[in-house]
Amino acid sequence: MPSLPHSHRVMLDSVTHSTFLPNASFCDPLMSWTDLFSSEEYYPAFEHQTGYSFFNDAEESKATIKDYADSNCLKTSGIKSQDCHSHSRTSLQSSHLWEFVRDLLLSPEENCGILEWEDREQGIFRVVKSEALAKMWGQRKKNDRMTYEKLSRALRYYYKTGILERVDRRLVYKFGKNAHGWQEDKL
DNA sequence: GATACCTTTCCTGCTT
DNA sequence: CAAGCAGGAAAGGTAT
Repeated sequence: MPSLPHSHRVMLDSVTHSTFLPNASFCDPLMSWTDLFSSEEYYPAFEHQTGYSFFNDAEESKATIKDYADSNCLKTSGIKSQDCHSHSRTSLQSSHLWEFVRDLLLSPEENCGILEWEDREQGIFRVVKSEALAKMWGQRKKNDRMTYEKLSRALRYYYKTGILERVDRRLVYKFGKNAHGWQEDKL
């Protein structure tokens, strides 16, 4: 499986964050959402190794209309990224969970209503579609066992480091003093 | 190999 | 009742 060297991702991260503008159009020829999806299709053995599958019978029967809507949304994002009107690069390259979340918030085209700003100035946001967020993060990490339950545990660890601050409302988080690159006037 | 960092996985208990 | 939240503990992965 192709993977970018860590050093490259970090480097591009720092560059794109400082040049991140609403009208900026990034066209990443190396990777796109469609690549992510096709790579999933090209490596079905991965599911069999782990004994888990997104599309086994049990999952299929439990799948809801919302799930299909979400999956359609993700695929649509792939098409949009081909039009070079998206911020897919930042979304795809952020290596840490909080950066992934931040970049998704900053990319309305790919966000698909998964995340939503509650208070843009204060950095407060809400996870609207927790299951879809987990699925997306799982794709990033090539881990089809990711759940919001586990993702949220990782988010809770950020309270300790000041990347996030606690907001006692369900599915609501806030960027802390040690999180950068999310403020509107500092992009 | 050793170590540090960032999760991932699992769990028990509590809250909405 | 289902879905979230809180953290502890331990394991996994990757980078240095």
